[in-house]
Amino acid sequence: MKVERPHRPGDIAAGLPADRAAAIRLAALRLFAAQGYRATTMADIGAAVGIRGPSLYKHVSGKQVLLAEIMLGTMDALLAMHAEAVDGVTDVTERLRRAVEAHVRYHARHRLEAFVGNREIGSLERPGRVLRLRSAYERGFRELIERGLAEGVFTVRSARLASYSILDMGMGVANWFHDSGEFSVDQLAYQYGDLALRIVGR
Amino acid sequence: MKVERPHRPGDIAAGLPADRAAAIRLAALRLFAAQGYRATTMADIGAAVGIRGPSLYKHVSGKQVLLAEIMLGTMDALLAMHAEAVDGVTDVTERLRRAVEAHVRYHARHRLEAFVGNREIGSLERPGRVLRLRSAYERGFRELIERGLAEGVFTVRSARLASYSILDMGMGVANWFHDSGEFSVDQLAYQYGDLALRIVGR
DNA sequence: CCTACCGATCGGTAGG
DNA sequence: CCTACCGATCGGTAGG
Repeated sequence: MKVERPHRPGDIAAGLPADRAAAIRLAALRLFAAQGYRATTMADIGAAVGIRGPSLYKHVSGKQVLLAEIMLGTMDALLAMHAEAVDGVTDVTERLRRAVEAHVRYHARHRLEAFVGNREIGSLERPGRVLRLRSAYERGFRELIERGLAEGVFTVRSARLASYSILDMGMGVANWFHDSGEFSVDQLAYQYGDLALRIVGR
Repeated sequence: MKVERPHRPGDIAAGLPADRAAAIRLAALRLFAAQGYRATTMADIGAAVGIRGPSLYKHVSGKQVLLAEIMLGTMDALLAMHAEAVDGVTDVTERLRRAVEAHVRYHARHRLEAFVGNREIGSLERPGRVLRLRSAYERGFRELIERGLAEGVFTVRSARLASYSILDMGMGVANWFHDSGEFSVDQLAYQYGDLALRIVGR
């Protein structure tokens, strides 16, 4: 006689997972964000998709790989959004505005990814690649600000301080944004664009 | 016959600890910052002050209490610095400048405390008190900005967004500041004060 | 996809 | 301030 085990299709459907592996990655993301990487067990992740911990290894290769995939995927998405946002835009002020808007949009729409990405770098066994992508991302903003300084349209003492400030205030959005809050993602992106332009003196 | 165990006075003297308990708290702070709360063992903390893990319990009451003390001490210090910075200053622009300078100074001078305080809130068993202190601290900045708006000297769409931006960019300093870097703490505080005033439209 | 289990780790206590 | 140790936890493997 077959014993029915509840497979909770609701848990899986909630995040629109393409397949089992995607559902597992989504559950891991949520749990890493809520409890931290180290406090999350493979049994926790399994339970979130309706299976036991050891069964996860039929779909993913381990806990550390789940974290690495999340963090690399986050940086890839951020760099792609940045490139698309400034593509074809020549005016340096407009380029900065669009880059900041993309930055803020990502941190509002992908709060959990940004949150885990910023908190769990120390949990990565080989953080090198993620750190290089982060440096490249920051460099994009700094060079944009340096160009504005060279053209004489921005006025700021240090391009590095300005780029850090703008990136940090945008990252902070991931800490408090909620869809049901005072501002929509678009409104937020626009207002942060304004604040960033003020920082560089426009 | 007595076996000499190296007691490593250098490890203790390095951080100028007033007593054994203070040395333990400093070692815990450094290890929590470098490895994370959960990844740090009582044996690690003991080794940093030259004793075994179980011996720590003669001086401190446990790992969780060490974390709680660090985080409460951080918020107390931040609130005290803020109060002192704005004390007796009536002009709202000058009040904001001084508050931002104090904020940045703390995050540059107490990088580890700020780092642990921002990353390990989820590791606190009873985070209520720390969260209340954080809210009060943010509220101080928001009310300052609201006052500037009411007086007509600041121009910003949302006092909340402006306060989050200013606080987040100051907190970011803890992630990259080094004493041997391009700017001194004072230079950094002054420049961030400028950026904050630009954000509010001064 | 499961149960059983290995090997290792850890916070804290006992008792000197 | 130490060693010995308890009780609990956990990532991953074996073998079905």
